[in-house]
Parts: sequence; structure tokens; C-alpha cells
Amino acid sequence: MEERSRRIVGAAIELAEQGGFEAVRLRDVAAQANVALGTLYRRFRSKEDLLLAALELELGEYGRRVVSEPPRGETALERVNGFFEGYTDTLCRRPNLARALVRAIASGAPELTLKVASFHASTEALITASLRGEPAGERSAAPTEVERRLVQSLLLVWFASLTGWASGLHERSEILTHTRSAAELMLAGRDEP
Amino acid sequence: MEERSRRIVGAAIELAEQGGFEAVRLRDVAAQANVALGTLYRRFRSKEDLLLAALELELGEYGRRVVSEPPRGETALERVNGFFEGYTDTLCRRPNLARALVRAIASGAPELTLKVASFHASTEALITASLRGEPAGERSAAPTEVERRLVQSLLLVWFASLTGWASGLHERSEILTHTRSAAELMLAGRDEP
DNA sequence: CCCCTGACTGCAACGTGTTTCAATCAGGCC
DNA sequence: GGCCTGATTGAAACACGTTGCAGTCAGGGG
Repeated sequence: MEERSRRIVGAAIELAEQGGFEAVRLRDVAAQANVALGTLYRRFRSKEDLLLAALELELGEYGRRVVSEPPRGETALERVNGFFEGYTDTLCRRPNLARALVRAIASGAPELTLKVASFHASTEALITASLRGEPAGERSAAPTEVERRLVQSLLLVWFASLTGWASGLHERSEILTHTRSAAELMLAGRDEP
Repeated sequence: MEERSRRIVGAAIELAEQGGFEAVRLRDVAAQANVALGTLYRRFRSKEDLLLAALELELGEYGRRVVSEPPRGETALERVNGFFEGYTDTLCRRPNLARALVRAIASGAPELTLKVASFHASTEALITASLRGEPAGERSAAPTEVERRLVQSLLLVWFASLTGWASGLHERSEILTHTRSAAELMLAGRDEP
């Protein structure tokens, strides 16, 4: 990402961290990034688009680490739980920011579809890697049908629970409770290689 | 619901049906319901609140039917699938409207927390009734721990997939594919009474 | 019948996301 | 150096959710 864009995203992150979604007033973002409003709109299609870029920035680093070195653990269940724990913590460490980002990704604005899809896709890759306990990459085997369904279901549970937390439905800890409990139900009695 | 409120919600539904979330301009809603804008705001706290009321109106009838007479089927899996099929069809029959309602419920506006929680709670009751194949009510036994987790996970999968559909991530049919596949994974090998 | 209260109305105003536009600037190319 | 192109700026304007307010109305209690 180019320096000017990074500055804009950085400003958005700072504002979101302090006051959540509503505090990210685009005039303020532009001002804080020393940029005209028009420039912001040349680089980001909307407020949600900007926050989605922030989301990638926030989780990208962690994601790259997991791809090359998935969580350790004896069983698939432990590894998957470990992954979600780290992923969720990374995101939710700064709650105001996290809520703002989640709100953006859940907003359903049609111009975001592609970016949201790619976020989901890369999260699925991370879950798959954790499930298997081996790095993701060109050389890893394509997921089996069961793996795909499992991973998809886990992603959906995690994501719905995350948005539930973001809108005040439950505590942060329940994001993991929900995900864990789904993982247990689906992995019960499944063989380990 | 009082007649005037119903008229307002009705107007919102009509507009949403035609042009989705953005077409629900509150000035238009008020005009079409023959009501002043202030009246609308006396009765609904926000646009999302109004659409949430519309959601209840849309699904309430179907929900009441399911509570008293859950889907038939030999296995829990069949019954649960049957429920989600009906529930999803009822909602998604008018796609523009459905997308608008889903967008409202997923918006994460803090003033909606209570209503959203109650929507989730009643949906959980419907899933539980379908799982068991018996009517819900005062007299039914409290759910076991496993039932609770199962139902919760299914709700989350369905809900996340619904919002995914609403924001253009995938086809309507995949909402059921996802839910079914999670249900199969979680119900595999579970005993039937 | 009169009054009181609470809802309703019409309208103006505000805030913020988004768009537009003319003027300016920067940097590569001749 | 002069020029062309595309990005940037500053500022104004628009759309729509939301709020505030002064005036009106309805209907129930005295």
C-alpha cells in the first residue's frame, strides 16, 4: 500500500480506536492524514471500504504468521481453538477499533463484496492450515470435501459470534466459547492421522 | 401493534421490497404512511429499528406456526433442515426486502441489541422445537447442554450465511447448503430417541 | 362545556457520507 | 525549459438520517 493510503488508514484506525465507528468522520480522517477529502475518496470507495483496508492491515500480519507456522497442538481441535484464540485476540485487543471494523465488514454494502469474499477466503485458508497442523501454500493438498465443510462451518460460527459481540449481544469470551463448542461438536470422534 | 405503527411498517416493507435498504427513505416512508416524520420517530428509534419491526412482522407468523407444530421428519436432521428451509424461504421470497432486513439486523446499532437478542432467542426456540420434533412451550423440558450448543451453532451458521447472501457473497441456495452441512457434521452418529 | 395532556403535524435545521468542480501541483517526456 | 497528464486540493453542494420546535388536535376528567 502506498504511503499516502497508509497514512489515511492509520488515521482511521486511530480515530476508531478512540471512539468507534461513529468517531471515524471522514473529514477528520482526511485532516489527520493531511490529505484532502477528495484524495481519500480517490483511494477508498466508502467509509466501509476504508475500514476494510484497516481490517486487512490489522489481521494481515497475524495471518501471514499462521500460514507459515500454524498453531501447535496434539489434536485438530486444539489447533483450531488455538488459531481462533489468537485471531480473535489480535482483533479484539482494541475493542472500539474491532467493533468498527466488524461493523464495516458486516454492513453488507455491495461495493465491498469482493473484498469481503477475499477476507473470508483467506481466513478459511488459515483455519484449514490449523486444522491440519501444517503450513498452507501451493504445495499443500487441496482440501477434502469434509474439510471444506468443516472449515466453512467454523468460519461462519466464528464470524456470526464476532458480529454478535460487536453489536453488544454477548461478551468477548463467548466468541471463543461458541467457536469451541461448534468445533467440538463437529470434530467429535473424527480420526487423527 | 397499533394501526398507525403497522401502516408505517407496511410502507417500509413496500419500499424495501421495491428498492432495498436505500429505497427506504424515511421521508418517503412517512409520506406513504400518511404520517409526519416526527411520528415515525416517536414510534421507532431509527431506520434499523423500523426494519427490525418489519422483520418480526415477516417471520412472526411462520414462527408461531412452527412453535405449535414443528416440521415432521424421521430424524432430527430432517426436521431441522425442514425448519431452516421454510424459515429461509419465508424471508427470502422477496429478496430486496430480505436483504434490507438482514442489513438492519446485522448493522450492529447499539440501540437494537435487545430486539436482536430477542430475535435470536426466539429463533433458537424454533430450532430446538424442530430438533426435538415436539412443540415448544412452558411444558417442554429445558434444553440439555448439548442441545443448547447444537442449536446455538446452527443458528450462528444460518445467520452468518444469511448475511453473506444479503451482501452478495453467495447464492440463496447456499444458505441452506451451509446450514445443512453444519447440521450433518454435528448430528452425525447422534442417537435418535 | 372547558381545560389539560399527550400525540401529531409541518417545517426548518444539523451532521455526516458522498459528489462535484475549478484551480493547482508534480513529475515524466520532448 | 515547456508541456502534458493525472493526482491533489479546497470548497461548495447534495442526500438523507436525525433532531428540535412551535402550533394544532383529540379526547378524557372535572
